[in-house]
Amino acid sequence: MIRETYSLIMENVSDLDQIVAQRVRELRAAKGFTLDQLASLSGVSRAMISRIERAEASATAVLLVKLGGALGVTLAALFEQDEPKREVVRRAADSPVRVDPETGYTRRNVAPRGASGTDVVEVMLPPGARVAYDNLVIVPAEQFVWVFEGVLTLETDGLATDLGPGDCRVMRLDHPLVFENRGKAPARYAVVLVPDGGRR
DNA sequence: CTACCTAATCTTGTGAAGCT
DNA sequence: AGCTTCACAAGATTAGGTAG
Repeated sequence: MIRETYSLIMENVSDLDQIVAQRVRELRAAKGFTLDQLASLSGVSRAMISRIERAEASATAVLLVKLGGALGVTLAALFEQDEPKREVVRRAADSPVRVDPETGYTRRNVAPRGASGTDVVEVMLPPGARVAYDNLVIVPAEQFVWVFEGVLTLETDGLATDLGPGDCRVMRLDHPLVFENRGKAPARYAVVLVPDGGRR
């Protein structure tokens, strides 16, 4: 299962950079933001945004969350091409998958996004990996984290919680949040993100 | 084998110049 | 005005060498 997932990932990584580049450019244009405006809103330098939009840089997840927050979308939405089609079934081979260059963690957009704007993402966090979302402009949403394999440590408001296989935690996305795998095996889990007020 | 140091490399950032 | 490209800097990471 894990091996199959990773083989799919490596085929999609370069395409994902292209998709992210296109999505950031489209969303920025839709908002009418200049590079300078988006840079000041997101805290990411305009040169870096320009590189991401031209797919010259493979941005880290933290960087993309900052951009997504400033653009009013979730991280998963940056991996989706154009407006979501009304898919009923999404095959694993068709799922956008991205490897974070900083931590090596992978995320796969499992489900086609529904009318509510809900995102369903499968994440593989390598042993020792840590992803911190601090001081970000977060999209108002409720997030469910459901662990399948390994042990995931979730830290918010200075409180760390270990989640094992089958455990699920719900939280608001309006506080700094840390995902960490302190174990020796990869942690695989699902994130279901439900934005406030339905579709954005 | 482990710890430490150093150099090289990579990522991200800023500022400036030039192009459209 | 807005964007791209370049030079350069700072910080983090990685690789290689050395000593205990």
